[in-house]
Order: sequence, then structure tokens, then C-alpha cells
Amino acid sequence: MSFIGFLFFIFAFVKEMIFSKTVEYAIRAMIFIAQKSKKGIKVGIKEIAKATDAPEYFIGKILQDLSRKGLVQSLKGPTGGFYLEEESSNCSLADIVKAIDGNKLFTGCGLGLKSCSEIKPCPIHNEFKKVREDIYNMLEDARIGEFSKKLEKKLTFLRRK
Amino acid sequence: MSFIGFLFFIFAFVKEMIFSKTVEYAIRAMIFIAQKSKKGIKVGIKEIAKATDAPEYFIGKILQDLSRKGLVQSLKGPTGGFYLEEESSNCSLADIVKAIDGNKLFTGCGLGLKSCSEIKPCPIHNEFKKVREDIYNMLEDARIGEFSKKLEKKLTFLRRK
DNA sequence: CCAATAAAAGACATAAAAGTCTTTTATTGG
DNA sequence: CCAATAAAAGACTTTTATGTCTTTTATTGG
Repeated sequence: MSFIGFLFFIFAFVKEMIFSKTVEYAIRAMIFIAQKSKKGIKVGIKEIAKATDAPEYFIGKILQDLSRKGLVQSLKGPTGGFYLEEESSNCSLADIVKAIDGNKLFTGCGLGLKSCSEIKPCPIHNEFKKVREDIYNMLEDARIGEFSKKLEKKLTFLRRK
Repeated sequence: MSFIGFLFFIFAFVKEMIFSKTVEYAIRAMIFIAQKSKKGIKVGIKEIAKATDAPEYFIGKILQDLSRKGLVQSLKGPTGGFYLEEESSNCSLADIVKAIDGNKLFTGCGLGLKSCSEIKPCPIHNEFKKVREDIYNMLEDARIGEFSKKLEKKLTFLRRK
């Protein structure tokens, strides 16, 4: 199974659930860049698009944005492309989601909730809070660098079958 | 605090997260209809829209759809409106989500996952599975009838303050 | 320096979700 | 039966998300 195929497996779960296409593409791209970066290789948009099966121009835009926000590094010109500095490869899925969609997914109790519902929270309120926390923890624990390592191990395993 | 206000508290959590506006409005409307239905009152679209702070024509469309699918009952003409039969008031939030968005939110392991990832699931895969299950259970447990009962109790409590 | 390369920037296009309006159909009380 | 009422149905508009294209800017190897 291909790298892309494997990613699809994992994110098939998520995509209808929490993440926008933008976030989905961003995460796939970041993992791919991380893998290449570990080998000291910078990758161009075309290659990223092909490898992660994302629309070329769209992923370009997304990475542009992430680059401005410092989650990924880039260099123009020949031998240029996208890459991750040591520090960046330690960023979590949560960081990516935050960078793109803001932290609305995580900020739990907005305006109203602080007053009434926190004092006397309804049962469902608490359940949701828990789910949110679970999602946050999950995304926070999933570091791009770690993730790509694990993926590679699995891939190796899978390829031997 | 008003009924609408209270609902806002609860769904402020959810709306950026899982549910479309359509689902959000649907749930608010259903709870409102349930409360009225318990008193044997049928409610019109205008009243529902006002009470749940949803766009009138839009909630009309949504309830039309839910009505076709049997989740809510309706009657045309004077003294007509929407209401819930005993059976319908026992429907869960999960039922509503399913009726509108299909069960893509719950069907967990789609195509790819059955083969490779289930055999050797990646850590994140399992976490997501758990979150999904949590969400499903939460939505399945939340029955419209029960929910409106609880809300009413809270409302009474709040009003006495 | 210069030609080639690749990202950045900005404008544009398409699709999906959300929201609105008008006409039709069913039901009721008088 | 009839006029009023209210949902059903269908067409339409607006907004947001997604996706595409063109031009500009930075970098490199020769």
C-alpha cells in the first residue's frame, strides 16, 4: 500500500467529522514534508500534491498560509521548496488545526457558558466537554514528527507482507 | 434566561464542532416542539423560528424534511402545525443527525479501514474510534423527550434565582 | 548577471451550504 | 361550500468553502 493510501485510511475517519478539507490536506502535506525533511530534502508543491492526492494549487495556498504562520519553512528558487526545521517537526495536529481554523474547536466554554451552564451544567454539556477534551488531547499528542516515524514503521511492516 | 438563551449555551459547544447549521436548528426546533407537544399544542413555523432564533423559511424546509422522514408530525390548515407523537418524542439526537446528514458521522470504519488499519491499527486511529463512539453514545442517549424535561426543570430553577 | 525555477500574492471560478421567496395543497371553522 | 390558515413544494439568491489560474518575487547554478 502507498503512503497516500495509508494516510487515507487514517483520515477517512476524520474528514466527515471535525476537519475541513483545508485542514485535512494540510495535515497530509505536513506529514509528507516531515518525512522528506528528515532526509534533508525540500519538496515542491507539485510533488506534495501528487503524493498526498490533494489539488495542487489549493495545497499551495494552504502551505503559503502555514508558512506565514511559521509552521512550515519554505525557500524560493531552484532547489527550493517546503521543509520543516527541527522545531517545526515537533508541532502537533492541534497546532495545525489552530493555525487554519483558529481555536474555536478547542475553546470550550465561550461567552454564554461561563455564566449559567458552568454553574449548573446540563448533563449533555459535560459530555460534550469531555469529548472536546478528548479530541484536543488526541490532536495535541499527535506530533507530526512522531507520527511520520510511526507511519514509516507501519509502512515497512506492511510492505513485507 | 430564556429558553432560547439556554439552548444557545448548550449548543455553542457543538456547533463549530460536529453539526451543520441544519442539524443545529433541527435539534433546537425538535426540543421546542416537544415541549409544546407535551401540552397538546401544535406549533407553527413562525413561532418555532422565533423561539429558537432560527431563520423562518429555513427551519420550514428542515422540518418539512424531518416530517417526510417521520421524525416529526405535521398538520396543515388552521390549528395546524408541527407536533410530536409519543413515539417521536423518544427519538434521540443521533436520530436527527442521521436523518439529516446520514450516518457518515457514525459509520466508523469505512472502506479502507476494514482491511489494513483494523489489523494493525495506528494509535491515532484507535483514539478517533473512541471519540466517535463517545459522540455516538452521547447523541444516542440524549432523547428529545428527556432532554426537554430536564431543560424545563433547569429553567424553573433558574427563574427562581 | 541571467535564465530557470519555485514559492508568494492576488484575482478568479465552481460547488456546497445556508437562507429566502412564491406558488400549491390540505385542513379547518363558520 | 368558502375563506382563511398553515404546511409542502419548488425555484431562487446569497454566502462560504473549495479549487484554479496568472503575475510577481526571490533564489540558484552557470
